Amino acid sequence: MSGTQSELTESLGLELRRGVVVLAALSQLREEQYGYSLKKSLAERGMPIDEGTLYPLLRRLETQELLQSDWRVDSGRPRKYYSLTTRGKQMLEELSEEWNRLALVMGDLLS
Amino acid sequence: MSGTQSELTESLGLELRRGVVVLAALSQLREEQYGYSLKKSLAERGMPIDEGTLYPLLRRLETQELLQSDWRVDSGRPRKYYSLTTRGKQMLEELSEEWNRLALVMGDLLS
DNA sequence: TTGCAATACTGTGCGGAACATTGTATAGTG
DNA sequence: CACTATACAATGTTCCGCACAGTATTGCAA
Repeated sequence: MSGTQSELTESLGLELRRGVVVLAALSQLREEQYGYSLKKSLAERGMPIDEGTLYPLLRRLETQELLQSDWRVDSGRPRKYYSLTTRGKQMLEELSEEWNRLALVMGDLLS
Repeated sequence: MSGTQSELTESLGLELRRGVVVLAALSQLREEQYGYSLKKSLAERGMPIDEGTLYPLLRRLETQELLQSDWRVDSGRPRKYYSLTTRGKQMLEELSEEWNRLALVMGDLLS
């Protein structure tokens, strides 16, 4: 069922973005946000993430103690706010560095 | 079982590199190479790939008609040389563009 | 001739993304 | 007022593909 070549392009494109999702999420959580707003802001900046990917991801990162969450009732509606833990901030820095390394390497490889 | 935090760092780092492996491989196959030499040259340039990842990957890309291969006996030892098909070259270009987009987006997110 | 490097392959297990679906609460529209 | 669209969150099921560890062969150096 491999399908057409544009499907292939798309799936490889997805794969390309796959690894970067965690870093993208962490980066935007430098300021507290709830899942839905995170989804929106990432999408606006050119990195759309499916809800079925994002919500489990947030829960996973919380399990790994990179994020902490609390329910809060802002404007009537209850929302689950996430923010970085200390460990999460550390991780964000390390992954950022790793990303920069990677970007350099890829720049080299593609040139 | 999650393990220490440095293990976590490493696994997230792996995940980060995961998606770019295909692109990295394709980029280096602009000139014909066999698997082992590809592994070496990628490692030298800062992108080590496990054999158990690379060889199945090459076979998969061949199945998807992005690569073609032939056995050749160079210096005594038989080697399986891979090179890009037309489709593979196209894919390389498309993924390169996608990568550039991604790099821009991430640069934005991380700033 | 023993042993290490080069070269390639594979099977199993596991993590996690995508897709689709469910559910509730609120805002907005006719 | 009833209706619907949107905000917001969760999950479970499927599928893909990496990592790890192991197998196997050949050539060369010690």
